[in-house]
Amino acid sequence: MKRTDRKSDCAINFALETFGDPWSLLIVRDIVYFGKNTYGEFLGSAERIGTSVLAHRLAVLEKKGILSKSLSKIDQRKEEYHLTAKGLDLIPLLLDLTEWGAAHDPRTGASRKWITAIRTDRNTVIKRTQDIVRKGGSVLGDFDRIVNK
Amino acid sequence: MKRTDRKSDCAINFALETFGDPWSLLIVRDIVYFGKNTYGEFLGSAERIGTSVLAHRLAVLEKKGILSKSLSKIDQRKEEYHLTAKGLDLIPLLLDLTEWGAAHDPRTGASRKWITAIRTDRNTVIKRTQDIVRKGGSVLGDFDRIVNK
DNA sequence: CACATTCACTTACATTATGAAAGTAAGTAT
DNA sequence: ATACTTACTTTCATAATGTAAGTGAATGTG
Repeated sequence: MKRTDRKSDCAINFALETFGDPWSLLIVRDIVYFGKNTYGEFLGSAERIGTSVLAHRLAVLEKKGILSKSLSKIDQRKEEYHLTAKGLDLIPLLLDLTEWGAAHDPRTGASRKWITAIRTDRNTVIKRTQDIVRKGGSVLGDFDRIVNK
Repeated sequence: MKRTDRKSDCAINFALETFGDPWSLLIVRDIVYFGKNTYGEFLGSAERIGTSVLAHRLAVLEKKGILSKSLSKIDQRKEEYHLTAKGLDLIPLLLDLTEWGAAHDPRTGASRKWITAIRTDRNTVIKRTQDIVRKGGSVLGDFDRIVNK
């Protein structure tokens, strides 16, 4: 059986069948946290996703309505990937992953300030992050606009 | 490279390397939502995990400190799997997966009442669910104690 | 304009993970 | 004593990932 075949109507199973592979959420993270938007930028990330896997994941995420793809106006070789509304709805989940990882990884790279912010002002951080990312920004690129405003 | 080799110090990557496969969170869901605790019960779930995959995932989740394993006092053939503190910390994430799945799956099986509860009283639902599961209960088995109290 | 480079992929192939089925050993029910 | 249940292991086919080497179109450079 393929991993994408629908196995039940459980909401959690639906979510995992959409992005529950080892790479999809790292691509979403690249967009949300690092402001990456192109194939080459995703390829360059620390986790070193393989080129064939990346192409496949991008195609699937676009087909499932998490990402939208459009040609760059500046450089016609480049495709730009952005989060759809469905994709922006993954931001709360990303924050939970961040919180869990930071709490349980003794050598986490997450900043104290960010962890505190998502713990104490979760709803505000979610809304601001979604607004920023919708406009093409990112957590690291617009940190002050999300945390210190 | 094995999928379990550490690829970066990103908190999200750490989390995904711990439980970011297609099955781990379904096992956690079985415990949290359905109160399942044994190999046979996990095997019986709707998504039909394969027996060899289940054995492997349980071993890895135990090794990574998400699950603890102990012999049943009543029936010595049975091993019982329970969430550790680290595993109970996954409950917020499970709720987000539920919310996302219910919001974007047109034929979701999630109940309206539950979705409303986790949307409006997230922190309370998290705490109560953790308390209940810590004591061996589950969302479906103790619904009223979590939602209507 | 010619040419090298960049970019988003595709293709090919080895390795790892999953899917499905059939065992096995120990504990329990009769 | 015997049959059954339970938690696995083993085996083998298929699917997904890891790695490297292309390919064709757009862009930068002289």
